[in-house]
Order: sequence, then structure tokens, then C-alpha cells
Amino acid sequence: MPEKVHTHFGNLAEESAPKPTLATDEPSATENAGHKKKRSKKRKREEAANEPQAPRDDADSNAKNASPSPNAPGEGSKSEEKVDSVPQPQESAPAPKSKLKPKSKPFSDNKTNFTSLREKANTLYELRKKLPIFGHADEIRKNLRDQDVMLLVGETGSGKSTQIPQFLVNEFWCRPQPAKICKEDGTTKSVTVGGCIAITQPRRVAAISLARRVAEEMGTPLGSSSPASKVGYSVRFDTSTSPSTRVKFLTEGMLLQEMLHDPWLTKYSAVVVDEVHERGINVDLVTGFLRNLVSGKREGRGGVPLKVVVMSATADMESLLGFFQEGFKGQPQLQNGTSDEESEAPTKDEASKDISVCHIKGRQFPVKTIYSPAPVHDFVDAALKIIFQIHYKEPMPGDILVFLTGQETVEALENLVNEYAVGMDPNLPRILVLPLFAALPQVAQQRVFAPAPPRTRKVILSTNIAETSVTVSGVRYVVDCGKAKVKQFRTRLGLDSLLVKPISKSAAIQRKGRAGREAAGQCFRLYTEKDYLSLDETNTPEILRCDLSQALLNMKARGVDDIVRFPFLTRPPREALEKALLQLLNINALEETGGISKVGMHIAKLPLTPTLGRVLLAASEHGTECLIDVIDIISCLSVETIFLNTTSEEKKEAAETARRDLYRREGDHLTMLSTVRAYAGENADRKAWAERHLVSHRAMQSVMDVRKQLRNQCRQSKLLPRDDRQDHHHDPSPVDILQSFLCGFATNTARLVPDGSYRTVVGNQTVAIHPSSVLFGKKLEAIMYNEFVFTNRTYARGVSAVQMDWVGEALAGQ
DNA sequence: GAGCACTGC
Repeated sequence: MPEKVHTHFGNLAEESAPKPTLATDEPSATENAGHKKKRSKKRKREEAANEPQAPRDDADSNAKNASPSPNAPGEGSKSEEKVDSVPQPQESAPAPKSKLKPKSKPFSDNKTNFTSLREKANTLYELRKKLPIFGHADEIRKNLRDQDVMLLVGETGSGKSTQIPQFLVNEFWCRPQPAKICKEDGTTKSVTVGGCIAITQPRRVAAISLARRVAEEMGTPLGSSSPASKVGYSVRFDTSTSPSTRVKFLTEGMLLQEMLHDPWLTKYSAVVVDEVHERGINVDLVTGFLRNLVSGKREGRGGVPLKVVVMSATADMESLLGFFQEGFKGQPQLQNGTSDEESEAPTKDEASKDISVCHIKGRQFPVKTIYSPAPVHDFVDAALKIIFQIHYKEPMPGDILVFLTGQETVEALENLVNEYAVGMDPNLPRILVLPLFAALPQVAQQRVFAPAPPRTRKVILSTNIAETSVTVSGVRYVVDCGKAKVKQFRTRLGLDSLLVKPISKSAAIQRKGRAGREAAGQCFRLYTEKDYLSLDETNTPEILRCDLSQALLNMKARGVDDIVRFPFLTRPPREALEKALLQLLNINALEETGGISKVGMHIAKLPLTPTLGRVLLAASEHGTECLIDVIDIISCLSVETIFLNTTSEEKKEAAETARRDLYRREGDHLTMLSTVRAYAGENADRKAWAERHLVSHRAMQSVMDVRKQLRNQCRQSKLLPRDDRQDHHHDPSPVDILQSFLCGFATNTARLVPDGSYRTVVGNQTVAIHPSSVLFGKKLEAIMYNEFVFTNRTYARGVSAVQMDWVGEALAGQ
């Protein structure tokens, strides 16, 4: 029910703003109202390589968001850093005959204009010198000469992500060191340790664009474009490095993968863990492994130290400091026992006992905070008032960024602002409303980065995507509803909940900061100061909010037998750990003793959740054809939803008909299979095919990437024949496929009860088929589902019809 | 009758 609320903010006069009667009289302004289906939705955000975004005037975030393409829209709206673009090599260019380096990848050094690279680097150097971190270079170098671990608090805009690797790369300890390592049989082996710096990032876009930026600053070609390239990156499906790579940006997951093969990280002299405050689960694993590595005897590195820099934007350094100190305290004194005398590695034992801490101010303009004087019940309505208040009162230029909770509230407010703007004083500047959320099609997202037309104020209505992932320039006003949707895994129910929750103080500060990137700004918080003070300090780490089975299997695969003694940055509750262990036992990934099984080892190497990995192995027992089909389905399940929502009514009709030949009565799994097959079988124009069927072309491209990766892996592990180049035109066997899935998802099943609803087989919970399912509204004996999610009610997503006796068998088999 | 944000040999 819409409530009339008075949102009078500070001393800002309200009378000049139009009275938003619409907002208060119109129920649809609320979170659950119905301004929906106005636009095509559900498309994954463009991958890094195609993501043009406006550059910014601070190097740090500029690099993280900058467009890879020199001609991308949005680039150059700020001129400060706009320099002649460096020639960007194209991966697809045919290999020219190069006299210089015949072994090099297609891209030739004779095309790389080193002079122009150097010139550009010189220009950039002038800008680098102005970064807040630049004056700390010597201090940072000294810290890391003396100590192995450094914690660095660098506020946004300090330039830490781009500059730290450059400060360190020419240090003596960063050179490759000859070392001898003891092998298990007692013999020693001469190896080279170190030489490279790894910098981890939570997102692929950031990893790629930072690499590009640092390459420019260092005046070196990027990645695999030249064998002389000193800067590269590595993200899933896209690794670009050269034999000369000294600075490598990678995603956290990628470093974990590298550690699975090289637990001692022998390639690296230093690992920089960036954006730790975001606290994704992978950061918790990485820091845990790194702590063991730096505080241990380094025998696998021949005693050569590994420098670790942990960087965060928020000042929550005490817990990190305590975490690493604990590691040094608990370990035996470093005796450098296995290192050899010729090694030039510093042998200062005491160095590894200490940790340095460095604090760098950000470069930020002041932002004035204005709180709501009274609690706000309808933040869409409150935001509407504030938007027009700002627009009427505040001078141009100055765009408005509004943080909302989800697509629904974004679209509701979008409609209200547009309706309202019609009656606005024609002498006022115009308002351009721009929605921004991850499911928004790429083209629509890009409109946010284009500068506003003359005499127009942009009003960006965003989910928390704008908090970290995306930077919009031109913003001077932030309106913060104080809430966000958070996914939380509830261990006891095995249920994922997506709920609107208050944000943390650090998120509130982050949102506010978005107003002060280019000039002084204002932040309107749609909650009281008292509410602010009662917020949690930091975001709940992901490790406390997610299913731990994959993380635990990962640890087991690395030989961490005693999970309880693993150094967790934040220790998950015992119950969550036990649940995950039980789940791994159920799918036979662990032995009864708790050690990893052969099956588990196999699953751990797959880029899949343990359950999906188990399904893949089960399918291989049903034969090659079943495995091929199950890989197609699993590929769909590991990307965002592949079906787009229909835009207009007429289009909907046509699309529904076109899609109907893809639908399978067995359920979503076989529907996905038929979709992948049809898409892969389309040789003429896959994009047009996808459009005709209202299937997300982007999602399908990811599906094909995953499919290729999984097929390759199955070939390597001999689950698939090496020469399966023939097309797989066999008829799928739904029974084999669904029974394979039941091997992983036996507990994700529900049966129909007499009142027509479904109850879970384990736990007897009520569950409804999600409206996105092809089985929505159908009554079947029993269903199996991939996800059990709570939003407004409990839903099963990724649903297929199964028989109760299969479920019984599958449960018995566990 | 519905979709916060990320990510992986």
C-alpha cells in the first residue's frame, strides 16, 4: 500500500519542485508494482572486450572501466587523458611474415610502433605523477624490501591498481631467481623462481582494462600481441600473455586455478590482491592460501620469498593485519632450510615476521550528505521528489545517480520521472532518464555513458551495479535508497534467498563517493542519520552467504585435509561447513574418511559446481551421446538465462510460436538441449536466429564457450573420444539425461500433493515452478530442479519432469 | 507470472 510520506530534506525548499501527486496516489510506484515488461530484458552484460565506457579523470577507475576499443562510443568525453590512441592489435589479424620473431603469435613486432608507445607512456607519466599514490612509491618499495607482506588502504582514485605493479616490477627481488627445490624423493632440482607480479581483480573487465592501461603507461604492447610485451592478463576464455610478461592481471578464480597446478606460485615474485573489501569467496581462499605460503618454509620455492600485497579501499585493516600476524605467529621460525646458498634471495628471517601497513588518501572532492529527517517507507516516491528538487534547485551541469534495489524499482521510477517531466517548466533543462541494471541489453547500458545532450540533465536509475562494476562520469548528485538485493544461501533449507536488505556503511560511503569524482557533490540518503549509524560496518563476506561445497572441494583438492584449521579470513559457521561436507559425501566426491575421492578430484578440476560436475560424470557412464547432450545442458545452466523476455505483444506472439519448436514437454533441461542444438546447427546467421527465437545471442555465445571448454576437458580426461568431429545428430535419450541429473540433484526434487502444489521430497517444503520454466503451471508426478530460490515465495528453477521411482533410486544411491 | 552483482584449467 502506498504510504504518504513527508520527505523534506534539510533546508532545501520543496515548494519549487512539482508536487509528485502521481507518486503518492499511484500504487505502482512501490517495489512490487507492475511497471514491467516494457523493454527487452535479460541480457548479460557485454564482456570486457566489448564494453565501452566513459573514461574518467582518475587513472585507477579509468583503467578499470576504459574502453578497450579506441573508437568506442563514450570514449573521449573527457579530454584530459585522451591521447592519440595506441595501435590496438587485432587478434584475428593474419600472421604476417615477421623476420624478427618467427615464433611469435600472429601479431608482429614490425607492426608495433614502439616509438609511439614510448611517446604515449611519456605523456601518461605526467598524469601518473599527479596520482596520490605516486609520492608513496619509495615508502612502498622500502616496505617490501624489508617485509614480505604489505597491507595497503588506498581510497578510490588513489591509483593503487595501476601504480603498485609498476613501482615493484624493477625491484631486485622481483627478478627471476635461481633456486633449488627438494623433490619428494630427496633429490634436488634447479629451477627459476619468480620474475612476475600477479594482480588479482574480482571482475574480468577490470583485469583486462587495467592490463591495457598499465601496458600503455609502461610503453609496452599488451599481452600476446608481441613477444616483447611486459604486461598481460588472464581471465576465463581469454588469456593474453607473452614470454616477457612481468605484470599479469588476473581474476581471483584464475589465480586459484593456477595454484591448483603450481601451489607455490613459482612464476611469481609477488601477488597483489586488489579490492579485498569486496570479499568475494575467492578472495577468502586466495588470502588463506597466501598466508600459508608466506608464513611457511617456502620449500616449494627454494626459499625464495613471495611478496604479498593486500589492497583494500576501506580501512578495515585490523582484521587483515591480525589474520596475517596470526600466520607468522603460529608457524615455526623460518630457517630458510631448503634454499640454496647461491640464491640471491634475501635471507632475512625477521623480514617475514612483520607486516607493513600503508594508507593512501584518495582523490576525491567533498560530498555533502543530506539525510532524510524521518524514516522513508516508499523510497521510489521519495527518490522522485528528490530528483525534481535537485533538478529545480541545483545548477547545471550535474547528473543524478539514483541507487535502487532492482529492475522493478528502476522501471517504476523511470516511468514516474518521465510522466512527471512532461509537466515541467519548459524553461528548465530537460531530463533524460537512463535505467541501468545488469540484465539490461548492452546497447541500452551504453546510453548511460554517452554525455548528456545540451541543456539536459541525465538521471541514471541504477542497481548496485554502479557501486562497483561501472563508473558513470558527470555525476554530482547521488540519491541512495539505502537498500540492495542480496543473495543469501540458507544452509538448513538448502535454499537461496534473494532479499532486499539494508546496505552496509561501507557500501553507503561507496555510493556517496560516486558524487565526488569530478567536482564537489551532494548525496541524499533516503534514510535517517540514525539508520545510517545502525548499519553494519562492511558487507557480509560472500563466504557467509553462499553454498560452500565448491570452495571446500577446491581446498580438499589442494590437500587441505583439515578444513577446520584452514586460515579463513572469516570463518563460516560450523553448520555451513558440515552441510557442504555432507553434500560432497552425497555425491561421492569425498571418501567416508573425509579425504577427496577419485570422483571428487575429477570434479574439482571442472569449472562447475560440484553437483553439476557430478552430473557430467554420471552422464559419461550413460555413454558418449548422453555426455555430449548433458554438456550442452550444463553449459546453459552455467550462464545467465538464455531466453529473452518478449518486448511487445505482437512480437511476443511471433516469438512464442518460433520458440515453440524449441520447447520440450520433458522440461527445461531438454528445452535447453534443443536450443543449443538448433543454435549450433545454424550455420548462416546465428545472431539472426537468436533474434527470431528471442534467445539471447550473448548468452548463447557464452554457452558455446563453456561447451567448448567442457568438451575439451572431457577429451583430455578420455571421457570423450579425441576425434569427435562428427556432428552429433543422434536422438537424445531423455531418460538417460534426466537420470544423470538426478545423480547430482536427487535432493532437489518435489512431488505433487493432492492439493495441487508441490512439496520437496526431502524436507516437505512447499515449492512452486518458477514462471520462467516451460513447465510453469503444469501438474506432474514429480519434478527435479537445479535451483531452489526464495524471492516473493519459494520457487524451483530449471525444472524437468521425473518419475518418483527414479528419485527413490537416486536417493538410495547416495 | 518473474530476474542484486560478480566469477572458473
